[in-house]
Amino acid sequence: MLSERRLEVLRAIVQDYVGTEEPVGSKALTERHSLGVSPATVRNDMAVLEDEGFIAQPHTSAGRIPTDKGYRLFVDKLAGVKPLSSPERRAIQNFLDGAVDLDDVVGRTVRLLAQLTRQVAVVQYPSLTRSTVRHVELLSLAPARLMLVLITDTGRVEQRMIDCPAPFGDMSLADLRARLNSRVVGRRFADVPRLVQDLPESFEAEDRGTVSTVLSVLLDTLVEETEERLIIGGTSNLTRFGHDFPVMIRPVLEALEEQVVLLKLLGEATDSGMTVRIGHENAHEGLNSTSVVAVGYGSGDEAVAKLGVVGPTRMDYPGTMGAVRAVARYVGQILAES
Amino acid sequence: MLSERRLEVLRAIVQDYVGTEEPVGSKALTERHSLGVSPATVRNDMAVLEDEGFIAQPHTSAGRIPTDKGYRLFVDKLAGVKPLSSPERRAIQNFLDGAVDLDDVVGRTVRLLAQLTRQVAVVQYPSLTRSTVRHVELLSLAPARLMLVLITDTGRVEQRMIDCPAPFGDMSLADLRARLNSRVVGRRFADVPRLVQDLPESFEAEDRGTVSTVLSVLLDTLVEETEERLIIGGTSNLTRFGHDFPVMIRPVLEALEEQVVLLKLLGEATDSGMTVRIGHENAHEGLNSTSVVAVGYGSGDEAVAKLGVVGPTRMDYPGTMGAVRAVARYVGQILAES
DNA sequence: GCCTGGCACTCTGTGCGTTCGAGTGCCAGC
DNA sequence: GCTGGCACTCGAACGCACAGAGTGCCAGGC
Repeated sequence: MLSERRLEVLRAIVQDYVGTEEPVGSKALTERHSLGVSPATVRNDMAVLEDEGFIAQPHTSAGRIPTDKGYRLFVDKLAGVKPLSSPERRAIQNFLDGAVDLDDVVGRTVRLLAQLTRQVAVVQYPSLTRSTVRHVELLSLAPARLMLVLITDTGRVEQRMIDCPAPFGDMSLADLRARLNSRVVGRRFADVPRLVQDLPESFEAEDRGTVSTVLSVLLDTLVEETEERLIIGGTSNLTRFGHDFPVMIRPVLEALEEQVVLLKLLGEATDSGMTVRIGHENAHEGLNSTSVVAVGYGSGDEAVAKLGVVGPTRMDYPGTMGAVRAVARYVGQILAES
Repeated sequence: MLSERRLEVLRAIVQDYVGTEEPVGSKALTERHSLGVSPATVRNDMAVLEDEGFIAQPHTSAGRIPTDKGYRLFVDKLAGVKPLSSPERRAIQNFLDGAVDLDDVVGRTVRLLAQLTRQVAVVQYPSLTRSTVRHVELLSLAPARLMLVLITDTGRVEQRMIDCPAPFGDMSLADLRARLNSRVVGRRFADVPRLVQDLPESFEAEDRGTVSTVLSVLLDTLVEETEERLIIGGTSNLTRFGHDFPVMIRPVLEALEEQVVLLKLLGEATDSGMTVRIGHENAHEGLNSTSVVAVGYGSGDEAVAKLGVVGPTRMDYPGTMGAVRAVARYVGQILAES
C-alpha cells in the first residue's frame, strides 16, 4: 500500500499536470505544494509511483505524467466531486427553465454541459422503456389508410401510416380507438403487447385484419421508440485537447459520429451513480486517450437516460464530475415538473 | 482579358494544387501538363496572373497557390460539374431508397454526402412554409388540459400541451376538431391564420376563451415549425483540411455548432441552381478559409430546402459540385415519391 | 530507517550557421 | 511573343553546441 505522502504526491502531480499540461518534476512540485519534504524525497516517491504504474515519463529526464491507472486512483481515492458555486447553480436553473419542450430541454442541456465543462457533451434522450402511454390516436386519412399517433408521458409523439387490408368504418375506428386507449393509457410500454393481445377477437371478422395490422404497427412503434437517441455538442472544445490534438482528434471525431459507439459508451456506465471511464478503460479504440464522465438522470427516482462528457484523460475530474452531476439533477427536476 | 493560355495555366495550377496541397512552380507545371510552352513562358503568365490577383506566392521563391479570386474564376469559367459515375449513382439510389421516414431520409442524406465528398455535409430539413396541413387532432387529457397534434403533408408531427382557461366539454371538443379540420386540411401554413380567424365567434361564449387559446397555440406551432432545422455530418473530414488544419479547425467547428450561422450560410445560396461561396465570400469570419457548395432540393419543382458541403477552399470543385447536385436530385425524387 | 544535499548524467529544446534546391525575375536573342 | 540562360532569394533540412530541467544514486545526518 502506498503511504499517505505518496498519495499526496500523486494528487499533486495530477493537479499540476492537468493545470499546466506539462510533465511535472520534483522541484516544481515541492515549490508549488507544501509537502514538507525535499525534492530528493519526492523523487524517491516518484520512483515508487512509477514502479507501481501510476505515473510515467515521456522520456528520460523529463517530468512525470499520470498514467490511466494514476488517474483512476486519483478519481477513486484522492479527489472528491467539486460542488458548483451558487452562481453556477442559478445559471443552470435559469438556463434550463426556459425550455419549452423535450427537444429544447435536451438541446439546452447539451449546450449547457459543453459550456460548463468546456468539453464535448453527450446527452441521451429519455428512454422510453419505462415510459407509459398517454394516448393513442387513430385517424382516418382515406378509406383504407389510417394514421396512428402515439403520445408518451415524456411528451414524445410518434406517428405511423397504416395501409389497411380492408376499408375500416368510422364506427369501428372510434370503437378501436376507445378500447385501445382504455387498455393501454397509463401503462408501460413493456406491458402493452400483453394487454392488447386479445383485441382482434372482439371485433367483427371483417375488421380483424385491420385491427391486427394496427396493433402490429403500434407494437413496432413502441419497439422503435425505445431505441435510444442522443445528441452531442461542444465539439469545438476538442481543440482544447492540448498540443497533440491534431493526431488525437481524428479518431475521436469519428467515434462521436457513430451513435452506436456513443450509446454503448453511455450504456457501459452503471445505472446508479456517476461513472468515470479513463483512457484505455474505454472499449472503443478511438477513445483510448479520452475519459468519459457519465451519469444517469431521470424524472423520478429511476434513471431514464444518461448524459455525460467526453474529454482528454488530462481533465479536471472533480470539476467535471461536479458539473455533470449538477446538470443531471436539474434536468431530472425539469422533467419531473413537466 | 486573359488569354486562352493564361486561363489554361490557372486551371493547371488549381488542379495541381488541389491534388498536391503544395505550391506549384512553373517547371512542375510544364512537366505535368502539356501546355506546349516552356517554363519561362509560364513564368511570365504566372506573373500576369499574380498581378491580376488570381494566384499568390506564400513567400518569395515558392510556387504559386490560387487565391479566392482564382478559385472563383476557375469555378465560373474553367471547370464544369463532374457527373458521377454510374456505380456511384446506383449506390446513392440504393442507399437513399432504404429510408423509412423523413428523419431517416435526412440522416442518410447527410451521411451519404459526407462520404461522397469526404467533407462536412449540411442538410436542411424540408421547409414547411409551403407545406400543407394534413390533420389537426385535439385530445382531452384532463378537464382543462388539451393536447394539440399537428400533422403535415411532409410527414412531420408536432404536439403541444394546452392549458385551457375553462373546462371544455367533449362535445365542444369534437365540434372544434371537426370545424378546424374542415377549414385547414390541405391548406398551406401561410393561409391558416386567415382561415381560422373567425372561428371563436361561432362558439358559445363560455368556450370562446378556450377556442382562442387553442388557435393561438396552433398558430404558434405553425410558426415554430417553419423555423428551419438542419443537421450536419462528416465533421471528422475536417482533419483533411491540410497541414494548417490545427489553426483552421477551431473556428470552423465553432461555426458549425451555430445553427444560425449555417442556416444563414445556406440561405445565402440562391434559390435556383448551385451556389459556390469561396473563402472570404462567406460572411462568417470563421469560415473565411472554407468554401461552401450548396443547392436547393425539393419534392416537386419548387426547392423546399437546401443541402451542401463545407470544405477547404482547396477542394475538388467539379467533383464536389457533381456529388452535391446528384444527391439533391435523388433526395428530391425520394421526397416526391413518399 | 527515513530524509536530505550534492553530484554526475541524460535528455530535449533552442539558437545558429551552412548547405541545398526549388523557384523566381530579368535579359538578350531568335 | 517565345525561349534559354543566369543570378538571386528564401525556406527547409541538417549538424552542432549549449543551456536547462529533471533524474538516479550515494553518502551523511537526524
